[in-house]
Amino acid sequence: MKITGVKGMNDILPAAVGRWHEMERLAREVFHLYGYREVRTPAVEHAALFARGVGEATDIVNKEMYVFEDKGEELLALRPEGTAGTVRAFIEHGCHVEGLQKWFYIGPMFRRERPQKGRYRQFHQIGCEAFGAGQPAVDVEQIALLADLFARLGVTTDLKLNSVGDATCRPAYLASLKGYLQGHAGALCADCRDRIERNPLRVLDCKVESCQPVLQGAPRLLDALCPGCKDHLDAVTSGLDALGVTYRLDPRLVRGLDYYTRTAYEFASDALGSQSAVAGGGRYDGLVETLGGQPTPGIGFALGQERLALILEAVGRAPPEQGPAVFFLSADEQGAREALKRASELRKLGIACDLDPRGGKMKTQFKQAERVGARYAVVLGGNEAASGEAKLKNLETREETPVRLDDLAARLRG
RNA sequence: GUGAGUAUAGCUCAAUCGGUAGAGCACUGGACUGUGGAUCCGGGGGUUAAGGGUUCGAGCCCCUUUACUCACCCCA
Repeated sequence: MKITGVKGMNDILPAAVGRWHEMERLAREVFHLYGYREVRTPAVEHAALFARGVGEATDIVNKEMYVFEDKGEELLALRPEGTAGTVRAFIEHGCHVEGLQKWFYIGPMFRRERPQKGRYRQFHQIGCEAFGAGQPAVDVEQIALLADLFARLGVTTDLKLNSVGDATCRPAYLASLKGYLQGHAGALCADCRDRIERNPLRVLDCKVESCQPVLQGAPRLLDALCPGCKDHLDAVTSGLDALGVTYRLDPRLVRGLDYYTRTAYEFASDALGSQSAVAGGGRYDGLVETLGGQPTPGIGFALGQERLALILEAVGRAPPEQGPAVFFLSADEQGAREALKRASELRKLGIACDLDPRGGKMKTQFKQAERVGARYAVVLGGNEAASGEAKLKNLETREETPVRLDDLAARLRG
């Protein structure tokens, strides 16, 4: 039986890893510009954390989470998302006493779903959380941060924005929505009839043609917002306007996790196929308290790295791999020894170089030099070892110029 | 979990009516004894996803299984 990779868990080979470095480098840079600091938390948490934080009834927890018993002692889970663990760490280390905390993380998440384009069982997210400020200015700053990151990546996205209300207005709205949907259940598709009880907000997002007339007449959450939520939303939109961030208010935008309150947003790209969301986020003012911490407002987003990689691929953004400055070719035994010695010297000086330990034909060695992306090549043999003189060949222009081996470092730096 | 599609060399794909499995790329050897990308000649590579059936004969037809892909549900 051949051993293969696990379904939905992918290898990222060296040829593709440049894109990942690029997005992570830019993300760290942008987070730094906006005052976010990196946090690293484990990929494994107690299963109960997600049940309580994300929501027992959500698909993510009740059908997609990898749960296992650790030697019969406790129930653990591979994290299906990043917020719950980050909040757990925030509470556990008493970070609420330190005022506003802006954190970001980069790492793998796990959900046991059927894989498809842009959806995998191990996937990677770049996410952030801002704890301790309920002001709409935080929402604005965070959305602008994401827009900034996409701009730097050269990626165009559509931003959808909505408010999902809070504890004062959402329950009443949900009740009236449920009532309305139950009254029109006969005109809805089978999926929607199921969703009425389980996840009524999702019904609003149904794409089935026959459901549309009912949805047109449904009560709108935006109309049912309490004054606090309404003011918050107005402040967010005017803040985005002031910063020149373009968005579209989408009353049908729903977030799948239970903990969201007020602001919900999503960045989508048409380069992605069916799973078009590349990043999604929102406010969760009750979550810290739900997980046992002091009441602390929070807001965060998660960005799917695989999805971003797909977009970068589609728009043809592939940063070139950084090859070594010089590649040593050996013409004979003496040259091979000289190559090893010179490479060692350059590496100690911080200059990347490489050589072909297999020796052999010039043609093969030149191909290897080309393959690793070296900028220059130097052929070494007995003559060069003895005289200390060689030719420095520019692999792009194929021009050769004489060089003293002792001057190599200076030449490559210049 | 549901539905559809696909499965032939490392990669991308051919193979007529069912008649002994081929090309390009890649790798590798040579033409070229110390200078690559062009050209030419050669070489290695395959249980045609697996198992069963029909047939004189199956890559091709039928059945089962598996894997992958896309979509639904849901989400990054």
